[in-house]
Amino acid sequence: MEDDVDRLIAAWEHERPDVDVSPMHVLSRVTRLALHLDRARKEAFADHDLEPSEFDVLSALRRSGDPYQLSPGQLVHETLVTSGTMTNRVDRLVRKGLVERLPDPDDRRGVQVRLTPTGRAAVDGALDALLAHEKQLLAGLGEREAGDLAASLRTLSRPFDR
Amino acid sequence: MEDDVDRLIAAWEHERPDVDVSPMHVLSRVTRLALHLDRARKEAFADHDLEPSEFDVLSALRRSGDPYQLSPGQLVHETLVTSGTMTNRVDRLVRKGLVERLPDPDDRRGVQVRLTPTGRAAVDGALDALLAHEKQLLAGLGEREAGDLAASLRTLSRPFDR
DNA sequence: CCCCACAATCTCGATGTCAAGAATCTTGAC
DNA sequence: GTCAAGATTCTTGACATCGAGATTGTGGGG
Repeated sequence: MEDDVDRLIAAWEHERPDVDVSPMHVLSRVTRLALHLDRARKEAFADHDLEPSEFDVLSALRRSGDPYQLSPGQLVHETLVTSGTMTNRVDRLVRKGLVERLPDPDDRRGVQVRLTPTGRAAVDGALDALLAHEKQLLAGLGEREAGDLAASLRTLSRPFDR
Repeated sequence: MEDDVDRLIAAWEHERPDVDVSPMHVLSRVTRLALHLDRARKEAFADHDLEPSEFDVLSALRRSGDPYQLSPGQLVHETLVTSGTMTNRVDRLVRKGLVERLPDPDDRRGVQVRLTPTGRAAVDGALDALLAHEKQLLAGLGEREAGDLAASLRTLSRPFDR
């Protein structure tokens, strides 16, 4: 039942017996798992011609509800990237015809990014594929265990939520 | 006790009541937490003039034990990046004087990357700073809860560990 | 009414990563 | 021995991201 992180920690304990590396049991696993999850998402989206980073933008628009439009600033806040990155992502999605840029009627500095019908179909399809895959990954955990896991992760995330 | 992910999920349930988005309770939190952790690591390393990606390489060498040297291929395997990325990282660390490239005596194609004394001091100092910071983050969790969390994460990671 | 601090978005340059392929060397089958 | 197949490392080109600053517009105090 030993995994890569257990080996990594054992090596540290041998080389640096003076420090307590036990936080790695949790935090190293979070980091490594996230890396693997991102790659898995990439595969799950491949059939839909979407990158995970593109899905992040589309999904923020989709779950905001009708009329499926947000400002670039709101998208930046939702997706945890910088404004320069968001400009680039929106450009790409516009080229693909999945979103469109509209002038903000109330603020001439502003812009609204809106999901096109094609974009909405893409994100809905990709979501189904993603969840099907994620359900597989979680199959090894009982309902109780998954709930406890989520609760602990929420506790850990709290210092970062704003 | 509601967090960003709870809001995100509630929005999905409103917009896509036909699908079960509960896997996000776990997996979205893992992804978002990893993002925050990477930024926190960046801050923790700033005093030591190291990027998280550089620390990853140095720490792999450090915990491999005396004589603190590995081949680029072994480093690729340890750090979950591609060979092109590793060439680039090693170049940077050589420029900083933290590692050196030596010819492999047994295989003339091969190279060994070895930690310099400066590099060893850097990685040891950075590790102390990192663990001090990580300990803070985990302070909100009891010992029991942290153990359960690590165990669940290990279960989730299993499909990816080769 | 004007001005200035602030806000929203985009531009630009630097950098890190990946993917694919080139260059070099090793190994085992014959 | 020789050669083909594989292993190892590096190179190259494309691209996404970040961070800082430029651009344009807003809104309240004098």
